[in-house]
Amino acid sequence: MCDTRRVTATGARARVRAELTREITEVARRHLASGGASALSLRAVARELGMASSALYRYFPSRDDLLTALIVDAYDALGGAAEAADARVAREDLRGRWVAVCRSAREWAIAHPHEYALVYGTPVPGYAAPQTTIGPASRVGEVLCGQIRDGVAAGAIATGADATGADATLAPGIAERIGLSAGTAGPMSSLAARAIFGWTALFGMISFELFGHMTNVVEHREEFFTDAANRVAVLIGVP
Amino acid sequence: MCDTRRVTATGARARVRAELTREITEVARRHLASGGASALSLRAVARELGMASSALYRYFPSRDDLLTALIVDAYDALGGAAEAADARVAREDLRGRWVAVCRSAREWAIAHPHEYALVYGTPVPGYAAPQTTIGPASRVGEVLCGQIRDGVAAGAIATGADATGADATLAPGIAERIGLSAGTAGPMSSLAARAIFGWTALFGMISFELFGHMTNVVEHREEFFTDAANRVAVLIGVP
DNA sequence: TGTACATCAGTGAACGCGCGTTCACTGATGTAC
DNA sequence: TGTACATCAGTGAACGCGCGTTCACTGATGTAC
Repeated sequence: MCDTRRVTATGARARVRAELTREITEVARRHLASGGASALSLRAVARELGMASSALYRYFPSRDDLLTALIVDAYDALGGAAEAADARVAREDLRGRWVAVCRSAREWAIAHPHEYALVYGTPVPGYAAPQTTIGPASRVGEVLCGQIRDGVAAGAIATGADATGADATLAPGIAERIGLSAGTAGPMSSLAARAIFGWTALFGMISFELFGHMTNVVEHREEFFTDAANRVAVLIGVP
Repeated sequence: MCDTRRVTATGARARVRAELTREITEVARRHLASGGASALSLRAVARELGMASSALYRYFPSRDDLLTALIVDAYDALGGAAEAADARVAREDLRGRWVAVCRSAREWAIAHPHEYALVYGTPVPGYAAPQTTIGPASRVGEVLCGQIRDGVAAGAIATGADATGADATLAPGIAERIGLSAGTAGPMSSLAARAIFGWTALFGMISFELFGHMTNVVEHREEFFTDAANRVAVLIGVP
């Protein structure tokens, strides 16, 4: 069939193209690891690949688009690691799942410090992340929220009363959006506030460690972090 | 007297020198605010000051030294703000002091986002902070530890038992160094671990907010942060 | 107080480098009849 | 199956830019007798 021929033909070209695109981002990722985002240079990447720098423009319309690809990849890799860590623990072991996901985020960050910095560090000056990054960016949060939802559904996590007025600080609808209010405005969003607090605190610790602020302060960082993840779990109410 | 003449004379030159040094760092600070650390350029600073770029080398032996000056200034400004906030609250109001210092750190960060990023954001690639920065860097931590020390001295903060084994995660001697073990190894260092956890969690939240990760998640960030500071205080045991 | 000398601030040209992006082009690969 | 044509990947030169740092230099300011 004509259609078959056309498909395999364009498919072949597309496959080569996809492969080279992958190679470019891979080299770019490696360059990121030595000099940071602002030192990432199209010319240097092209040089390493043995092509003219102008050839890269067939694959990425500009440097910023290459950066976007790296950001999306980083969010996806981190999100995938978190999802895998969650899946490895028995569903009913809520605390185990929580700590496992927290630890997997830290481990991924330590294994890929520059990619982590790209998404959770200082924003790249002059770069504005496009909408494409929003989905991948929320994967880890999704996993943690899913755990809390499971806990609430099983009756293991109390929704709690909002004694501190934290409800009102959240963005409108965010509790519903992350599934932590079961569709009703009410005390459950207090749980949402606690969850968001826990999430920021944990990523804050990862950043602190990665950016060198634990030097001479915390020695056994993995244990310290695991301990902190447990403290945060207690605070949120994960049993 | 000869000595008097000499002193005023060199004093005059020194004063002019100090003034220009101040002006250079001030312009550099402003440039930092539009493009980040890696976009900070000696030539651009010199241009704005109306001098030859080579003239800056009379004041800073290299770009890195200018960066170091900015880092030290940032730590000092943040530390000064924290100390002032602490001093404004009655000594015995421990919770008030704690929250005031946390809030002052956040406020300073929001008022000086690029200086904050310079010290708490992604490390500048290729730049290694010299020893000079260590002292200024620990001023905020000093203030918070001082509060906890006051609370322990007044019997208001329990040193607590080390149920989680967090002691062992800290750097050797750190509890003594920050004054939270009263010179004896023991359960008090559990308090040190909690304090360090609180400290990293709070700065983590500031970074999260500043680096844009609270967009569409938290709406009233000041209230959210204040709430979080209180939660952390509870966790540490500040009454 | 006046003069010879030393110190210091600031200049401007130059070195050598790298960057993102554009553009007209050459071949190779795939498409349609 | 074979041929004319269109699409696409990749080239290499060029544009225009900015950077950190060095160096020999000119004046001005301060110092010592």
